[in-house]
Amino acid sequence: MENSTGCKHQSQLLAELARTQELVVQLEAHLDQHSPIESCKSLSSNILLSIEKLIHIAGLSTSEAKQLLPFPNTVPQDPLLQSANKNASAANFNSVFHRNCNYLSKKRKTLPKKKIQVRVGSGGVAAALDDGYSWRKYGNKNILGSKHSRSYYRCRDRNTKRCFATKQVQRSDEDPQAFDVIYHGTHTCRRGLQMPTTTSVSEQARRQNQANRRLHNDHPVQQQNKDLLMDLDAHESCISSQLGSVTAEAMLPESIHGGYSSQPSLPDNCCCFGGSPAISELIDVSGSPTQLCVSEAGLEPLTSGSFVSDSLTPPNSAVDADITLLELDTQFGEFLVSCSNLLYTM
DNA sequence: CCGATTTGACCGAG
DNA sequence: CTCGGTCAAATCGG
Repeated sequence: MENSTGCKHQSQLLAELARTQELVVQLEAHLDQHSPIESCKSLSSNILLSIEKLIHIAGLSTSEAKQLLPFPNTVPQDPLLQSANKNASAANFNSVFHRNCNYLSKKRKTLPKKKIQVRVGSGGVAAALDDGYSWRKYGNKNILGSKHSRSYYRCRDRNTKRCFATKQVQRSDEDPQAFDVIYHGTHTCRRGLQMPTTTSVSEQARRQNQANRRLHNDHPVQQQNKDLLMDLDAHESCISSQLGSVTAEAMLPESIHGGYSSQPSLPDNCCCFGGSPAISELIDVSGSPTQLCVSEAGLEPLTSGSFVSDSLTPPNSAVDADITLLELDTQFGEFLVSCSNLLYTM
């Protein structure tokens, strides 16, 4: 890449990143002060615009990096990757690239991975595990020393959109009600963020409740001879939008309030809303855990160590606003750190 | 018939 | 050699 062009793009990226960071700081301040939701929405819109700009700028400057990619058409949408691609020498880039998306390796032991533990609530495993993304199971393996087999999933858009995100789901040995979910890579597709265009959130919740009733009453277990995980396919926790390296899509408001998936293979109840509370522990394998509650309101940060029982009543409307603010606070707190990291990296 | 899942074989890092 | 991860043919089910 021509140096002058590269410098220009880099300075543009830096400026836009700084602007995004500033917006996030402002949003955090609003959240701290419990400002009106309209203010937060306005700020989040500006943040989204900045992110789109970042992606665009980064996209302009990745021609060199693209040549290094194993798949020429695979342009990671992750701005972290794109900015890294632009600046890195071939050697550095390889390091960064393999750290972020080790597409080719069959062995993924050294991949950065995010592990969460999802506990089954009264809404069933489906509600607890739904992350809005669409997964396809490609393998199942008995793991030495584990009571339960591990299931391997990959994004359904692997071929169509070159999305190489994968995950592993395994029932916990200690707690049969808990599932360990390990995510590898980040989604370059945007499937999981497809939102209903004409259906309101409340309508979605109503439909899910209906679907849940159908599932539990009208159509009692039809696949008893199948492993439970089979039923879980494509019903992941909406938490996954928080996982992996921070991407623009992970910051979209949709993902904050829970992913929504409209793929035809999923039943109506695959949306996060309306599911009964379940508890998840979000663990960055290389970092400290964040505890989250998957509730009707989406993700609710919790204090360490407290699991909510199945009998917990869903949050009422009076506390929904606070929960939403907490979600935003958590999300953008992480985003802020990522912005700082990006600036530092550059 | 077609798409999704199952499952045994294969690959490769440790 | 072991075992986790992936592939792909066989099978299932709508």
